[in-house]
Amino acid sequence: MSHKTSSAPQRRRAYAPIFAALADETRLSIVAKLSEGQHRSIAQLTEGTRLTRQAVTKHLRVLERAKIVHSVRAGRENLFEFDPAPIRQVREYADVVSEQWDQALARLKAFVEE
Amino acid sequence: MSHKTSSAPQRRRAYAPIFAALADETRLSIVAKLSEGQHRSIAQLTEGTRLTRQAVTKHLRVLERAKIVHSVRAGRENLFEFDPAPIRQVREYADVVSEQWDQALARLKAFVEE
DNA sequence: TTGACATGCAACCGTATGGTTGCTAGTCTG
DNA sequence: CAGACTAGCAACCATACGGTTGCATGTCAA
Repeated sequence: MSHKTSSAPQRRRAYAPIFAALADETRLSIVAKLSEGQHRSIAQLTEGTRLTRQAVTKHLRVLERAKIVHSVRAGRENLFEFDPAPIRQVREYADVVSEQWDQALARLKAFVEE
Repeated sequence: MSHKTSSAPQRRRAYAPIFAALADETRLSIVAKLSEGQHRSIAQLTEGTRLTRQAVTKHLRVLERAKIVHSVRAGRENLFEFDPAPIRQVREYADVVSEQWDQALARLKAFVEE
């Protein structure tokens, strides 16, 4: 994930869809479940929710498009598994922005104290 | 930021709006600009964009609601400043999920090798 | 005081999003 | 095989979102 080979706007274009996929409580709870390690079927992910299976399916498609999750067909059921890469990218984004901010503060402090 | 005082669903409810605020390229570029340290007016943030000032204003309101940014009135202009806390929360979220996933993998590995 | 400048407010528009219902099709299992 | 279970597809609906335009308001400076 080298920063040298892509411009800042390109990286932004990559981050926005990931954030969009995480911008929903239902999807966050799905991510929480799946990041526990076990793969789960759509029916399993639906139970405990107040939503329809169709709604959950749609949420899973969104997560799938963002590559936060992928599915494997197993007989009559479709098992979904967590995929850690995008979440790591999120962490990386937060790191970069935080660091930029911290450095800005440091420069300001140095300037004031001079 | 203690995890002991809030349930997992409550924390999710807190994260989703932050992710939603970051789920847009324009807003990500605003965050990038403001995290450089200087405060900027709406007009300043609009120039260089292909958007209307009104559009940028709306984006700023979204970021403001998520507390990623706050504004200070200065005469006839409204200066916006970066606020680092929500981005740190994003980092924390990514950390928690990643760690949960890593531990799940470790348990699986231990089970297989036993 | 009178422009010019920086914003705010409101209405409007097209499209995306989150959700539902109804129906169809594959897959186990007794 | 028949019934139960898991899932996919399509249509539909309300609302949110990103964006624009038009107009009103406050503020600075010559």
